[in-house]
Amino acid sequence: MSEVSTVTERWVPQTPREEIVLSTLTAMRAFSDAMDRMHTGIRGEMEMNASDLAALRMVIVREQRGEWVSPHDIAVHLGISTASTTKLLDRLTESGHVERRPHPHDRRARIVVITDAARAEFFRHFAQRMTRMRAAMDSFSDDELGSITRFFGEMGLALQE
Amino acid sequence: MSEVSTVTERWVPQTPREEIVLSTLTAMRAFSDAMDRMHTGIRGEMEMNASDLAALRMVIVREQRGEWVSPHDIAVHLGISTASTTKLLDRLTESGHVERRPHPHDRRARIVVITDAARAEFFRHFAQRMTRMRAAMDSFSDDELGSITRFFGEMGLALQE
DNA sequence: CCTTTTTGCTAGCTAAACTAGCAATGTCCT
DNA sequence: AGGACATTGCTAGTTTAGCTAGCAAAAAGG
Repeated sequence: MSEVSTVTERWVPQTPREEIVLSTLTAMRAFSDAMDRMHTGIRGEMEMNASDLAALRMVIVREQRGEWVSPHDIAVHLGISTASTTKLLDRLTESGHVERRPHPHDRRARIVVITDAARAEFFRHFAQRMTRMRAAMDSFSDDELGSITRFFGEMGLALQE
Repeated sequence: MSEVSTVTERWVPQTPREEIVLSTLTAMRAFSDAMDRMHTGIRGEMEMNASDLAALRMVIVREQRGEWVSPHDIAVHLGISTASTTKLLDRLTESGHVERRPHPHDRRARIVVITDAARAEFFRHFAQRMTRMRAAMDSFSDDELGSITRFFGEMGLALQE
């Protein structure tokens, strides 16, 4: 793999396998682009700014994993300062989307909890897209969906350092 | 499927198939979360703000599809006004990441073209993550990657209304 | 041909980011 | 245990990047 090809990803695949891998990577970026557009749509519908919604989505994902989220975690995830995060949480608290709770073991820290109303609102806006996605999944076998789920997991691991 | 379950996605799947579909949807959100974090990382490394980088990524994806991108397209994709987009393009032009070219058939319009330097810079920062992702793909067969590529395509279609 | 729509821009205003610095708490080291 | 150092989340004040309003030029449509 030459320097140029690594940098620009503009080479002609040399083997069938390379071609397949490249197709997958390209499709992944296109999918990511589509997800961005979806998030833009939901953010318009929910009348929220981009980072407030991104924070909300992050809290939902972490909650599903049974993890706690601190203001610091949000700052790192979004790449903004803790000061900006304080204001972000002020907005989300004011609007009733999240609550700040004391951290059970660290009296400096807080944990951020999404309210039931906010979770319901998010999934309500997500619902119509999710319905179409579920429909699209009908054309995939159980085994295929299994591979796809595993793929998402592996990519997630590959991306966390 | 009850009202509540649709809204909050907090039901216990009734069939094995439902369970598989739900796992895939959950994995997809987690993956999207990981991608967000990756974009945050790249944006830190490239010292760009979130929307400028999002615009750059969008232009790269569209370019790969052989599509032209107008300032208006960027505004719609990011959910910002055309006025903000003008300033965004001023920044990206100033920093040498994009160029505004005249639209060949519409003398009001512009097309936004990414510079070779910017593309190379983006893929340079993307490269290390991509290497890990490529490595993770080794554990998937050609058929699996084929299904995954098709899945990304189908989800993309499902999301564009 | 004349009206309406679209495109991208400028100007001026508002919202949301930043840096700096702080008090409270936790962690580490000897 | 005690002191130095790190971490957490906050306030205050500044800068950046978003918004609305409105415009000229070009395209589209009657």
